[in-house]
Amino acid sequence: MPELPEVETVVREVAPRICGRRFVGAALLDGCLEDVHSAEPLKSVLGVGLGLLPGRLVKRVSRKGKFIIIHLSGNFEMIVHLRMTGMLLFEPSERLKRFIRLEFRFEDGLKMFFSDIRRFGRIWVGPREEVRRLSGLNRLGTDPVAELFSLDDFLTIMRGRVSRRGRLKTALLDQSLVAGIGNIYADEICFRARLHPASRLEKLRPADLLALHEAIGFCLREGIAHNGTTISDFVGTRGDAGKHQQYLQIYGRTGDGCYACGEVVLKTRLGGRGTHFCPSCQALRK
DNA sequence: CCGAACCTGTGT
DNA sequence: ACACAGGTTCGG
Repeated sequence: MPELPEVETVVREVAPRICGRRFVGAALLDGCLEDVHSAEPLKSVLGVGLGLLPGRLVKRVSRKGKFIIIHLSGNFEMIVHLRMTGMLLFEPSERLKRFIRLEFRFEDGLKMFFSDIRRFGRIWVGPREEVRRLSGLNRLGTDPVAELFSLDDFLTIMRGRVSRRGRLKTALLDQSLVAGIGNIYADEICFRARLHPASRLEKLRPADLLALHEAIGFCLREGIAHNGTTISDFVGTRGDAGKHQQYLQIYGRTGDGCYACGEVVLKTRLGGRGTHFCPSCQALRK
């Protein structure tokens, strides 16, 4: 599920339910996962510091890129990255109960569950600076929605990157440049900017960069406005699907007609990811 | 830079 | 049986 708009949707749903509440415990329900602060030598590492949670008050919930930040009392934080299939749920469906990996309990009896089919998700709990370093949160670039993101900022970021060359889509997916864009929105952004995702960065024109800056803001904000994109049966915290899949312009439209020109939408492989584009509308700068 | 790895489920 | 999936990290 989760790119920036989906994670933003989760934050907006989780925040009102847990802000002002105090954690009393966290239980690991999955024998394949390991809390590295515990002594058990298990299979995968979930993160650190679940034992530091009891007694902490939730002050605020925020987001940077695809990271969820739960701000706790005592300058602690719980950082959550959902990766591919992670979800924070309060009333898990029967189907998803099977994939609950963690249970969080609050002092008023409220329970929050971390469900994660593929077990790629990660959670860190601890002092703010430590968890930001361990999780990689402090290596993120600018969040194009949560922070001011002017055209000048974008040009500066891209100039720094252009010198290294590479493909446009690879740069859009680079979380240390602009944080939060994933595979779906990268394709949508390239289509809106009318640029081929395999374009060479160093060949982009000033007008291309302007179009990309506009497309990043537009595509991500539109995704947020529709409560994210739901493909297959992933759901938000409240258990309901996003609506943005109805508005996708290029992702998943392989073999169908381009909405702009009618040409057949193609799919290729770029940087290991499925990549959708219109060969007629999207200029390849090479 | 690409592929593999980390996992599990789904669809062909 | 095999390919593929919204992410990230690692090694060659």
